[in-house]
Amino acid sequence: MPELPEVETVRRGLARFAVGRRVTQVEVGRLRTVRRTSAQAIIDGLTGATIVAANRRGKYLLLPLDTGDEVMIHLRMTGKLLVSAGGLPRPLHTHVVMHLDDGNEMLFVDPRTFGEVVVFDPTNVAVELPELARLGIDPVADGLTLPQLRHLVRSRNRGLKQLLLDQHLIAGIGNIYADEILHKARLRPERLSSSLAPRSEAMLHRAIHDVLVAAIVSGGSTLRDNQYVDLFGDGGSYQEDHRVYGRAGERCITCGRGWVRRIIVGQRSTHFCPICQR
DNA sequence: AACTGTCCCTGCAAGC
DNA sequence: TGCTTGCAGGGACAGT
Repeated sequence: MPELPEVETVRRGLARFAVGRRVTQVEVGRLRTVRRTSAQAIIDGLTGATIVAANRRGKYLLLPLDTGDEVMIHLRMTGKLLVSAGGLPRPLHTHVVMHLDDGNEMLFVDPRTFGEVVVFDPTNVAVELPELARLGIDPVADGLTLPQLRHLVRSRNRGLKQLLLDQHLIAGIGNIYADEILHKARLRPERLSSSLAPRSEAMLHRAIHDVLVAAIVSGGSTLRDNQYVDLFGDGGSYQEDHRVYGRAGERCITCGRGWVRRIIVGQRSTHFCPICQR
């Protein structure tokens, strides 16, 4: 499940292997992947354009072009970007292919087709990609300060997990990292944000930063379903450091006393240790 | 502001 | 063995 650390890992790969490349040809397979605009808009917007940077905001990959337009790629659940030599057989569910001027191909592969590819005009982002315009603070790209977090937490009265997952507030945290962050901060997922002592706010702030940075260093999390891989098809290793996610029923590694529980919060599976998280 | 429910889609696993 | 059902989940959106 690509969240901030996985998307950041892909971004770093793109910075090395896509930036500076000109797109010589574009193929669009499934129209659902380009549903926001059209196949023709993707082909016209990309063909002949050079990728000049690789950016990220939350879970959105943003590739500015020398034409002034920008490519937005969202992997959602099962989207992958892969770079490989041209002319090779393509994986099942390859929906968009960008031929690059170095002979490589960049493939957008996505079995569940929740992901999307858009070419948009960044000066008109509020109209063309309203969700992107409304995105909250990215803890890694923008930096989330303790006073900013304090304000977010104190000005709402929601469960902490819901707050962490709200992309309009903090951008990039998904289900896995929300659980890992709250475990590290020793706070329960359903705990109301406005109820935190200053010390807990500081722990949450630190945990957001530490968990995301550690996960980026490990190249993200690749679960058993192997859904997330980097540009070259390699998985990350942060799943080995998960303390609660996917460990329901196991003894808590942190305290050695509690048993990790799995509950449903806001329709999402949620994992925590009832002994160390309060 | 905040809650709930719904939808989108496929692959895999569990249950019969 | 072969079917059906349920689940996974990011995020927009509608309704309350």
